[in-house]
Amino acid sequence: MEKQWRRSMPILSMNIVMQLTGLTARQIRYYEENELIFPSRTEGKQRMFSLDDIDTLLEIKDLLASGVNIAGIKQIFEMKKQPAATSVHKISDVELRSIVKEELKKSQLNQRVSLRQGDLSRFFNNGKSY
Amino acid sequence: MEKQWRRSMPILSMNIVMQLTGLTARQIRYYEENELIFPSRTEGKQRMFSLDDIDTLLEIKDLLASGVNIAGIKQIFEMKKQPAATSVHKISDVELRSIVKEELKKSQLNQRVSLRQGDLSRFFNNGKSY
DNA sequence: CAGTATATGTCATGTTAGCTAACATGTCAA
DNA sequence: TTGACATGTTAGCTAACATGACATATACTG
Repeated sequence: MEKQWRRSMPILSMNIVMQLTGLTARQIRYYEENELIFPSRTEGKQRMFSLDDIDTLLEIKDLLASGVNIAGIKQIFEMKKQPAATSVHKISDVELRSIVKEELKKSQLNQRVSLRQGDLSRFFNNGKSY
Repeated sequence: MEKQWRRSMPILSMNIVMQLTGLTARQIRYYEENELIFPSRTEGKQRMFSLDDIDTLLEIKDLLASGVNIAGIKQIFEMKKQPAATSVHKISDVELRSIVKEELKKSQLNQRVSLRQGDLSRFFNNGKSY
């Protein structure tokens, strides 16, 4: 695909980007400050944007309008790059079963019941046995 | 996989979930209110949580701690279900090229140049012709 | 060079998100 | 029935987010 270099090529000045996106310079700088976009610079430090930058800015605009904050947008962008990332430390079955069991024991000692007995017995005894 | 029904089974009371997640009841209710979790209810309207709910709650806790707000979390959760969603209205090459061309024309008329001439000529003329 | 556009930094601000506290009422297992 | 636990609701706090608004300095372009 020879279009790609075109889309990532820095050709647009601040002025045009503002018109194209409807964002203020302040906003655009703010997003760069927060590492959502990475425009390149001229030798005089002026920002030059690519078509990809425009897309990103429009996406940022959308997400902000729908209530997502900068931190959220950053997360979302990262998620798009590594769809398999975001490894959440899920409680393993084993781990949690022992916690629950422990809690159940305590509850019984304290004459309190915080767990639904019916569900619990099904939880522990139904299906395969361990 | 016969484990799945176990993970989605509502067996945990508010009390335990609070201890397991370190969240207050108020927080948990707040997240339900914002449709991040959907615990089932007893006949007496009391919430009963599943292991999946615990996972979700822990993920919410993580994301909130990292600065993502509720709206962002909701987006992220939706994104996990439909990884191909989030159709962003990208500016098409054609579309944008004409905008840029138009802008360039105006700029020249106004004796102003908002685009970098060198880059522009490369942008329009390099590579394949249209 | 003159004039406009941009950079950077700081101060200020409105809004609101996320939460706590507090209540009165209702639920639950023994 | 009892006493711990949950519930929905209301009211209010606080901190921070995203921008606006300036001021000053530097960069462009004709």
